[in-house]
Amino acid sequence: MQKIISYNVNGIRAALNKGLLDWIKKMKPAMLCIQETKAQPDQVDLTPLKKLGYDDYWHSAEKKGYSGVLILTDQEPDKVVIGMNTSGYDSEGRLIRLDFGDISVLNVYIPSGTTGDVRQDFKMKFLDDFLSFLTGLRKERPDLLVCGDFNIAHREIDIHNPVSNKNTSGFLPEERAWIDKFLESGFVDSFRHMHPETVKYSWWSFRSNARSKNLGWRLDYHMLTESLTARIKDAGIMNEATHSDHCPVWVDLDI
DNA sequence: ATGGCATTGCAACAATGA
Repeated sequence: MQKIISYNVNGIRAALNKGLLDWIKKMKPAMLCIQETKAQPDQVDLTPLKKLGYDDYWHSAEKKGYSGVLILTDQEPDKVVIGMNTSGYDSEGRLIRLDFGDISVLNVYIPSGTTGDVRQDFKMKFLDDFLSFLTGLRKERPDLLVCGDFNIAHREIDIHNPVSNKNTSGFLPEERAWIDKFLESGFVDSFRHMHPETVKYSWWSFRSNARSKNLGWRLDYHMLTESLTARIKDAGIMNEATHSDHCPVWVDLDI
């Protein structure tokens, strides 16, 4: 049984100052897929985790303090692939792939579109190109776990206020339709598969005490190719962890 | 429609985020 956690930490240095290290030691994930490190590797001291047997694999953005993903793993991968190898995306530090046997784990931070039309267009293009990228990858690596911050709430059950947010980036019809298309291409949303009716969120606005009122969105996912569905033991959302405006999401896999 | 709050870079507020 392998517990794999995905966590958008909103700045790993700030999260470490809020006790992220002790939390990792307590949770002991086999793998921790982090998004929004907002840091370069040389700005963070992970010695305590390395002493516990974790290796770290980074994809930082060129721009300091921006975006960035990181995987901590207690097992040595057979192969490491950084980025999508397509123009325009890899400078933003959004994707790491690690191969373990037949399974490839991809940690992705899908762009936000909340700052305006330019970035919303970029997000939609990223979504299309990412799905094409995955379709191509599956020809050689059919068994995938794609986890991370998708920056989209899929259905009405995944957001506290579906009506007032129907024109808000992150819950736009075309974004929700992309998740439909993504799933129809052969992926399973682990949390929703295990808990079809459960209302749980993974992100809350910092503003207006949204978290204490549980006014949230479910933006973070473990998507598995259907070939791995039977290996899902359970999946969940750890809304008690408060190092970030997101909370961790996890899946236990029989691998 | 607007603003609200937090992290980071860089040393003042600007950029970014959902």
